[in-house]
Amino acid sequence: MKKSSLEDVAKALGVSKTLVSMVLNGKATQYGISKKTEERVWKMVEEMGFKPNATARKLRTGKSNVLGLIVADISNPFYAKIARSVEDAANKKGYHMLICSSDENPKREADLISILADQHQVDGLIVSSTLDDPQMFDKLTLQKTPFLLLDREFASGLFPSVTVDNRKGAEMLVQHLLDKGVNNIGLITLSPSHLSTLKDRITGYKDALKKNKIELKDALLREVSFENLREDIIKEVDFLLSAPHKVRAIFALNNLVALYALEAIHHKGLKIPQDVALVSFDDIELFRFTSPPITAISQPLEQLGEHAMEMLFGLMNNKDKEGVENGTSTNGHRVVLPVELMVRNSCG
Amino acid sequence: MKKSSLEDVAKALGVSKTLVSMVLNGKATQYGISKKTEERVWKMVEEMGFKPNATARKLRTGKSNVLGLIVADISNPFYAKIARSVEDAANKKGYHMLICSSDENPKREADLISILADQHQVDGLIVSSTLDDPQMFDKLTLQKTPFLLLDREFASGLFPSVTVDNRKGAEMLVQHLLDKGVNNIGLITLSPSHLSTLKDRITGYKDALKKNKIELKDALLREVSFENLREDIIKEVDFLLSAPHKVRAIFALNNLVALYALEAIHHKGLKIPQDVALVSFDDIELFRFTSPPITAISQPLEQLGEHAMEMLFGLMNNKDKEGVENGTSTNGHRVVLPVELMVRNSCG
DNA sequence: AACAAAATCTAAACCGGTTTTGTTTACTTT
DNA sequence: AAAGTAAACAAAACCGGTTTAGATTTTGTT
Repeated sequence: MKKSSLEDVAKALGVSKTLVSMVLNGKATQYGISKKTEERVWKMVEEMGFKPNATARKLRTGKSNVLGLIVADISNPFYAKIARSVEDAANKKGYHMLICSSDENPKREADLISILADQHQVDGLIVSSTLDDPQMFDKLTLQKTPFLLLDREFASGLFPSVTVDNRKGAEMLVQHLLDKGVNNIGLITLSPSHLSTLKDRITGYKDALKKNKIELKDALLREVSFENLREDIIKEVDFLLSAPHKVRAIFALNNLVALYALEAIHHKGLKIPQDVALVSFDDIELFRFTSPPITAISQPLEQLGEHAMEMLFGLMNNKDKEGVENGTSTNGHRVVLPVELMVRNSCG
Repeated sequence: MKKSSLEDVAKALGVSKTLVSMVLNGKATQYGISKKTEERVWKMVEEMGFKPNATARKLRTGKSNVLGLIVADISNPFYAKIARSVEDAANKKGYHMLICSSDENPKREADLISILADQHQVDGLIVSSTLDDPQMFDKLTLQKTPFLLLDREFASGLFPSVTVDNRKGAEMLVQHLLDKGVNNIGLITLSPSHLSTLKDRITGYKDALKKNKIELKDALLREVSFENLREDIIKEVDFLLSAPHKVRAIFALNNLVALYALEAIHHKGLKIPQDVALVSFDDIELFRFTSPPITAISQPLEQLGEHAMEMLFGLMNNKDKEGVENGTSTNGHRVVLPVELMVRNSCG
């Protein structure tokens, strides 16, 4: 049983495929097709179970109703949740998602962008980029591929983006620790260290210290590598908790770091928050269930998805009009969403 | 800056697009194209940054290098991990994934299957199905769309599938409880109750009781609805823990149920495992971090993905040969992977 | 130098839709 | 009754590749 084509339907009715196509696209009236014929078409389409071939349609019209999403790792609950919210928002408009994981590998991400944009030519692209160099996105801009940076952006601020207030969030977290009387705070970030999220969080950390007139000790800012997370974190937790630093709190810059830090602390037989406090940027469900539950910055993941889609559709629709309108580029559109401090019991 | 096409490249070189196409597909030698010409083509392709249009290619060849994956919810860590392992296996063969969430909604899933198979015509489809009726899959079989059931299968066993030994896993879990001296065990399953995974796990529960000559009390098998999980679970946990049943352990049939049950138990001010034991089918990272860590059945998620891809590729390759070969249908291929009991501290 | 064979490359059809342009037929209008 | 005008539909071009069926050039042979 082969699938039936437009032509099959047309032949079965003794009409042209033009006519069938017009009916299916709701242009029957516009092209003066009689009500009677239109009904015959619909009936036959139903009867033969005809479904238009999206590939053929895409080739002619340039529209596939497929969007690309590139994240570091779809199995990380943070991105999984984002993906879901993006998917839901996309579905509402009749779109589906090609989802890819870059594994924080710039080469891989560049390849994925090219595959999705140049080869598959998705209608739009959402990237939580691990790239250092914005040239891929300059290229997308030139090619007029509608795209959007999600969660992470570039320093230039030249591209459309939907992000979260990382700087403010980090400051809130550190301020919370200071309010609890903890002021010797180690920070664990991770490579690739050029990511805007990480840089902004570190800035937030410094902001808080400065506002409270606390001296910044560079030795307390530790960086672990994404490829060697677990071991590196064990090492750094050890470093921070031993003399001479004897830190009283650890600020994990994302949920993965927090998780491994938690393990490392437990493994050393230390108690949270008695021996050391632990806070995390990125709240994940897990943190409500750990012992103790971990204080973290919660990001509005559903809103990230919704805003991203809204903006991306804006870009997609403006694509044609661009240049015809005025000089106001659709670039430069940026949304920064507020975050929330979830106070739990990991800070005493 | 518009993307360049095959024809652009051909014109720039003063050759036919046939030739360029052949070179790009590695058929230069086969079609007797001179080494010199071939090199000129590669150079120009590189220079012009030509990337073949996957849509046009798909229309002619029928191959898109895109696979579909339908799961209940990509934000559920269980499916997120599966998606990732499937993605990795697919990538290795040059494929990418269209990922959709059905939300355990049969209508939605049927729509998604049709969109992916009939409209987008993905090269292959992997479904963790929430459907009760196998007719959609009969249709796919007739249409010769290569597909595979993942995690959940149908009673008939007629479709290719990669699953996990749910029955045995549940039995192991219950046996573990019995070994610990806990023998009044409540079970919480969820709707839709026709899912093979849930049914098999319930059978496993019964197997264990039977082997240990323990009377099965139907009242201890509780079902909560997917749409109303949290509240239903609070209610059922309450029911099981109160007179007259006063259950000593709760067997949560998946990770979501376990999570909410854990919350409900904590909320009642009860201690695990002193007051009640808790075990879960589906191990998720979170269970290592809860207090206490939860004993669970761990499923080999990476292997699920790998086996799924291997089988799907087998089906995709046999598609053409089918009928030419012999009567041995590729249907009926089924893989059942073993599970592992992760003993932690939630059973005393 | 003539002709077959081999080597190299091209024109055109095709995939299945959408869109542009063209053609019938019936109906007015004068 | 001839000309003009809608109304209703169809033919053909197009999207950008791949593939089939030729076409042309080069080489080899006598």
